[in-house]
Parts: sequence; C-alpha cells; structure tokens
Amino acid sequence: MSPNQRPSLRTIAQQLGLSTASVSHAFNRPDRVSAHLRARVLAEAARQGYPGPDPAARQLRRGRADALGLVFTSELSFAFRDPAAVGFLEGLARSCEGAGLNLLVISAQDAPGARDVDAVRNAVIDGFVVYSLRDGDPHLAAVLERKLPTVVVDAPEQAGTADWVGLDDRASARALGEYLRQLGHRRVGIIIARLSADRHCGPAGPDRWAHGSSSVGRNRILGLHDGLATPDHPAVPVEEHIENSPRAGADALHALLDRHPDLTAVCCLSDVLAVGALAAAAQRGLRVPEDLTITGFDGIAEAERAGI
Amino acid sequence: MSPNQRPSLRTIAQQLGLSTASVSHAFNRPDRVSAHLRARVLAEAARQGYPGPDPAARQLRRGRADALGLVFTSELSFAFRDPAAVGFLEGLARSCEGAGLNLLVISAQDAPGARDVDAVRNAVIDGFVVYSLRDGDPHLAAVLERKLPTVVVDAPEQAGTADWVGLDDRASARALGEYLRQLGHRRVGIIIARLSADRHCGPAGPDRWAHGSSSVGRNRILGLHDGLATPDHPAVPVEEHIENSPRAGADALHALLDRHPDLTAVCCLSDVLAVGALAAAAQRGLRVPEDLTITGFDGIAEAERAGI
DNA sequence: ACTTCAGTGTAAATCGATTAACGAACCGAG
DNA sequence: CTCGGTTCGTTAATCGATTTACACTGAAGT
Repeated sequence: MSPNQRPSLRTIAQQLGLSTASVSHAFNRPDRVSAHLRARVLAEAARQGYPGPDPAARQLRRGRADALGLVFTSELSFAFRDPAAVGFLEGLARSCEGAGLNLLVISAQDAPGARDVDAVRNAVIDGFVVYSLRDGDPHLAAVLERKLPTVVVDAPEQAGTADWVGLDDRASARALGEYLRQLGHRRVGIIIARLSADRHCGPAGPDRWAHGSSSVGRNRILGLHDGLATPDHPAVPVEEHIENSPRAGADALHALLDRHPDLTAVCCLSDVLAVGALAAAAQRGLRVPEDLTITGFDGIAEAERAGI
Repeated sequence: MSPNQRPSLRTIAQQLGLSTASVSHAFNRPDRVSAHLRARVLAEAARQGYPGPDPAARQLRRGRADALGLVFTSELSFAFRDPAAVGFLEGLARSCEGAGLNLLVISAQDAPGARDVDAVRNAVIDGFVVYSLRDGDPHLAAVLERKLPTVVVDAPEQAGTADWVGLDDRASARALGEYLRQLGHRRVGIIIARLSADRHCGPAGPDRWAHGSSSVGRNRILGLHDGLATPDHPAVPVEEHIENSPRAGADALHALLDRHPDLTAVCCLSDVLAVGALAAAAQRGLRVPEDLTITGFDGIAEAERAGI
C-alpha cells in the first residue's frame, strides 16, 4: 500500500483485493486461475515493477535452490589455464544448463580459513561438486557438514560419506610405466606440478611424494613406480614444479636433464607440462622420440595438436 | 522433537528449553549470550548434526545473499578457451573472494529461451555482472527486470539503467588504423569472430557489420575504418569466422589472402585469432612483419609469447 | 530502602513466498 | 428440485532464521 514499499506478492494482492495465494498461482500455476485474473495480476505486477517471486523466499519454502556449488581448486588462475580443468568445468556447466541448474563457483583458497569456509557455509545450493582438492582441505569438511548431496571429483579419495568419481590414477600410471619398460626404457624421469601445498620447486624424493597432499599426484607417481622400478634400477627421479603450465614443464625438463643427462624418457604428469617439455627438448636439440621420449597425461586437445 | 525431523534452530532450542533467539545469538553474536549457554547450544547442535543456520532462510531475513551473478557469453566452451574472457573471470573471482562473495555463473545460451532466462530469474544473488552479451540478448532484459545492482561489461553498450564498463573500442581501433596508415599500409584486411548470432563464415560487407549484434566487433571495425579508409581506397575487406580461436584465425587468414592477395596488413580483432593468423602466415611462407603485418587485440599473455 | 545499571535471555514481528485443503458458485442431468 | 462435478479462489499453516524491544535478576550506589 505505502508507495515506497518494495513490491511483493502481498502488495499486488492488496492492491487488487486478492489473496496472495491467487497471485502466487497466477505466476506459477497458470492453469489454476482464470485467464482474466491472471491478466489482471500480471498487469498490476508490471505497474508496480515487481520482478517476480523472490528467489530466496521461494527457495526457503520449496526447499530447493536450483543451483549446484562447485568447490574449485585453490588457484583459480592456474585452474582456468589448465585445459583439463576447463574441460571439466565446461562439461559441468553444460550439464547444469540442461538440468536447469545454476552453478555457484566457490574457490578454495589456502588462505587463513574462516572467511573462506564461510563461502561453503553460506552457499544457497542443493548440492556440491568438489573438484580436485588436496588431502585434508578444510573446505571438504565444511562441505560434508552441510549434509547435502555431494560428489568429489578426482581428489581427495577419502571423502567420507560423499560419492567419488575419478580415474584410477595409480593403475593407469602403472600401465604407462610398464609400457615404457617394454619399450626398453630403463632410465625414466618424472615431472609433476604441486605435490603439496608448500611451494617446493626442484627434485622430490620418495619421502616427499609419498606424503604429498595431492592424492592424484601421489598415485600417478606410485603407479609409475609400480610399473618401472625393479631391483636393478633405483628410484625414479621426480622433478616438481609449483605451477602446472607449459613454462613450468620446460623449466622442469631442463632441471631434470641437467641433473640426469642419461634419461631416455620423461613422464609429465599432465599434458600442459608435456607441452612445455616438448618445447624445451627441442630447444636442447633433442629429437622426440628418437633421443628422448616424452609422455603426457589427461588427453587435452592442445596435446593432440602438439603430437604427444 | 520428533526424531526424524531435520534439525533447525527450533529443534535445538526446544531440546534445551531455550528460545530460538538465544540459539541464533549463540551462532551469530557470541558476545550477547553467556559463554556457558553458547557452549550448551553448540554441543546440542553437534549432537543433532545441525549444519548451521540455513543459508536460504538467513538470506530471506537479512536481505542479502553474499553472492554475485555473472551472466556469461553463450558459448561457455569458447569463453573458457578465450584467454581474454578467462582473465576477466579470474579477476572477478579473485575480487569476489576478497569481498566474501560467491560467484554464480549463469551461461546465456542462445537456445529456445524460457528455461534459460529462468536461471536469471531464480538466481539467489545480490547483483549482476553481465559480460559481453550480444545486442538484444533476452538475458539482459531479464537481468534488468530483477532491479538489482548491475554492471555490464563490454557489451552491449545500451544497457538501460545498468552501469557499464569497457573499452572505447572504436577509438582504440581508429588509433590502430591510423598507425597502420602512417606506416604506409594501404591495403589492410580484417579478421573477426562472430559478428552476429547466425553462423556466417566468410566475407562480411559493410551492411553486415554495421548491423552486427556484437557491439564490440562493430565498433572495432568501424574504428579501423575511421582510421584507414580514405576516398582513394575502398572499403576494408572483412573476413568473419564463427569461432574465436587460433584455428579460426588461421582459416580466416587463408581465406582472406586467397581473395585479396595484395594485402600488406591484417588486423585480427582478438589476440586468439592473431595467434592463428601468425601460424597460417608462416605456413604460407610469409614473413611477419616483412611480408605481412599482423595485429591483435586484447593483450593476453599468449600473444606476447607469440611476439605479436 | 530506592534507584540504577550491567548482564542475559525471551517474546514476537517479520522476511516473501508455496500449497494442501476447503468453500462457493455455477451448470446440466435425472 | 437436488445431486455430482467443474472451476476459480481463499484460508491458514509453514519454510528457518534475524532482530528490536523488553523483562528479569542481582549487585552496587546513595
């Protein structure tokens, strides 16, 4: 009634001398009111500049938000640059569209904590998708507390009550290792990004990767080891870099070859790294695969183009 | 009380013989209740498995959702592949983190309509950011209907009551055109992606680009024209491609040069296109910039790397 | 004994909508 | 004239929390 009041179902109903129920029906259940009434309601709504039923109120009453929360890797910047992650995001976005769901992106920074976990607590959504978090990330705990339907993608594998999807990284890496072994490779190196939350950059020993907080990375290394290591040849050298990017792959390849000039193959544990490693190999005058074999991991388009 | 009821402030209050107000305070205003009471409440909450105050209810009462809606270009797939868009997304995500806001991504498909605009209608958010939509996109209308604070980025420029940020595309393109002219270029071509919603692929005449539904593209072409065209030299040939990708840039360059072998310079209206065009030029055995000048637009990292 | 005040907790209105269940009017059929 | 069946609308409970007053209890001040 009062002119400066924000319009709502009630203001419309009052103005028209109707019940809010009728107005609600006019919006949501056209078949349950007469065409005439509906027209009157819509007209009055337009007159008052009513934006339609308030989503928050509706969500409270209906108990569903028509939105999904995606808890995404800490470094959004790197995430967006990683075609594997982008591919996943794209697919998810597409499915959501199909299902009429919105997508709420929650980035899981490593930061202090409180503020950020709040994002998980306050998200108005019906369920969570958790993408590739590190072991023990507090966001996952916060997610589980919400008791909403949840799917964990890739990592961490121990996600409590939540559903999990992902590759069997260890088995596939082992297959790759065995294949390389069959090809005759005996001295193989590994390049990987961000085993753990700290910003280590350089060689990583077994103690480090066995306890890294990225289960994906850990499993891929372990798998390669399963496939490659034998009594007659020692631990596989691992080169770690903080970034997952072509540049990082290149830097790491140089570092690795400087330290182990005798390697005949290098496994990059993501395609993005492999792209950089290829470039670095070329720069060193190495022919691939004659002088050096390089492998990737993921199956992204860029990699195909680069001929990995 | 009843054992199978979902926990809420009230179930906790009842169990403890308190008022819901006290329980609410225990959660949000620790200083307004005694430490003892607070502890009891928290304990009971844990016992019942209470996930904390319901975000939807809180949002209804408080009137704010702590979330921003981003209405994003139709083709999410391309959007994610365009470093310019990704850069924007990343920056926005970062700012939201800083402000304690969540980010709700709403993709604006071209599709049928109804279903999709609903996403805009149902989004539980405090404000909109609209990124680079085509003129007349129904999503923008839906956004404006919500009467929330809104910022339109890049396009469309005529955004009604909403705020707008973006480049002065026309002026910067003109500057580029004039610069090329000074360098002595007289025969210049243009490569651009998606002037309009239809899937046109090939040469685009003035009639087409003057009425294209992408104001960004239109302005850049018009600006180049301002800077390049003179009485003694006719309209600048424009080659359009449906995609904004390196491959598209390459295809377009071939098409353009096949049709106009005498061009001395080609302006790609996005860096992504330019990257592809560079590759295509190399493939044709053209040296850049000796035989052919190629320009980009955006300032993305990949472009710098490619030496544009 | 009479304010006054600090410390704690409560009552109750409210945010804006949805939805079962019900009632009134009307209509042709028996 | 009455009965069963539609059609159109309303009543009222409810979703789960927030927040402004206000009430109560002791203790301290005068």
